[in-house]
Amino acid sequence: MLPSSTVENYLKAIYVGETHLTGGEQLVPMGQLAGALGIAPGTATTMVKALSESGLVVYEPYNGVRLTAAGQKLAARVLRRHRLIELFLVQVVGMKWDEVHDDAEQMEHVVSDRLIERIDEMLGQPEVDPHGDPIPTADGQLPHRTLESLLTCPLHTPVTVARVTDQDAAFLRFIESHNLKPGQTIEVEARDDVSDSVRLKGANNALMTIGARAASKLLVTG
Amino acid sequence: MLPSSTVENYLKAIYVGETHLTGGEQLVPMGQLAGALGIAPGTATTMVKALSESGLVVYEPYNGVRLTAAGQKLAARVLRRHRLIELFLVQVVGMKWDEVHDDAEQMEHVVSDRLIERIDEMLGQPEVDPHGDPIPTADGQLPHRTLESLLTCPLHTPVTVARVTDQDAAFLRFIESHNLKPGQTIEVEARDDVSDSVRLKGANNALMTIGARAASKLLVTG
DNA sequence: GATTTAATTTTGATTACTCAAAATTGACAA
DNA sequence: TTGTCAATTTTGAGTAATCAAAATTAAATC
Repeated sequence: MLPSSTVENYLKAIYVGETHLTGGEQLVPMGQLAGALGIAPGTATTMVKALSESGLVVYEPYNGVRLTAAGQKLAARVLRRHRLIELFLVQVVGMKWDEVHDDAEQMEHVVSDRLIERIDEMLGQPEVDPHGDPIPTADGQLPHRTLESLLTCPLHTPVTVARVTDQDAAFLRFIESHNLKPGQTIEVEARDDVSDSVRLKGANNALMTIGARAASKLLVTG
Repeated sequence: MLPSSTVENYLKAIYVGETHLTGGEQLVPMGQLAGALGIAPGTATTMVKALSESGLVVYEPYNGVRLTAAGQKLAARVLRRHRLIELFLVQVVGMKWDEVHDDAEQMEHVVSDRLIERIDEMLGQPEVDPHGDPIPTADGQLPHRTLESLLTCPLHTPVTVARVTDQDAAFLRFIESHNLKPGQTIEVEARDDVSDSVRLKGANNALMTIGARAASKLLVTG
């Protein structure tokens, strides 16, 4: 049986949740999953038990959930579709990068494999989407780059923005208007723990100060 | 409340059904509706009663159903989306005309107004889709051309294919392989009621014979 | 007018997904 | 060890959409 949009969304959320696990953690907590999907905790429990029955996840009561190989394959497929569609909407259709998330969120569940392959071909088998998020390969591998955030990269050294890990439209518009999109070169001038902020020099030598929370969402390469 | 995909499909089927009504008929019979949607007759009855409650249709028990102004507006919107998406997938994405129906069927319910407008713009406010089916305008008007079919057009007279009223992929491939797509010029050589067939001369003077049922699906202009 | 038939409606049930609120569990602190 | 608390699970209920099969209706035939 092919998975419903709902099931695909659960798997995707668990998949993304797993990549955010820190340290020795193995399982995505139910609360986090429910939060990510915007549903009541009890609903998540019920659904995850069903997914477990289908062999898509391993569920440990009170501890959390993780994907099986089968679940991971499906999740990677959905994420691949999402990111290819986002890039397509920006590159081919000419939409803005802060406009494409919701359309991709819907289209990822319904378009044919043929259309996805055609998009992949048109875009030349791209590796990242407009936000710099890596696109899983057709066989379900998620390429991993080790990137530093603006909170950890070296000071007074030119770095290139590689990834923006927040889909919020207002945030993306802020990034764009301040010339901080992936590909642009910037430099961290100073960090201040007390004021919880980071001071940057932008592409055009423009100086700006952003909060630490925002800075943590900007990933760069040396 | 925004209509579900299911509701949109019911409205679209009723809308299309209305355009097929012959003579003094006003209402789409429930059986025809259920058939078009591939659902059990009882399901159609239940759903249509609910649509009637919402003011989207007028339902006359045992007689059938028709759209209200509100229902018509929604239906035209869905049909517009469907046909714009089909044309987009052919013209921009480079899919074949026999491949796009299913994707359009799904996408019509989920893509944003912004994306549809962008598509409309990219295509230059087109009037017909790849099959020659008219695209409803943004304000819900369905342009109507009076076309003759190959069963009724004059003999031995060059005519241009304007519309193919069948979405079946095999049929569309047949049409394409015989150079009978919209825009191509052909001529009806003869009709034979006994053998239930029509004899044509194609673009390259190729002669062919097709059945009356197929011929009725090819609409032409003089 | 009575009867048959085909279309339609009604009935009863099922599946997938959801929530609110009550009950439970496990971990940590006292 | 016991109590507290937050996270989680369970319970009971609701919505939307569907089907199969029984009941009904309208129309057509006799």
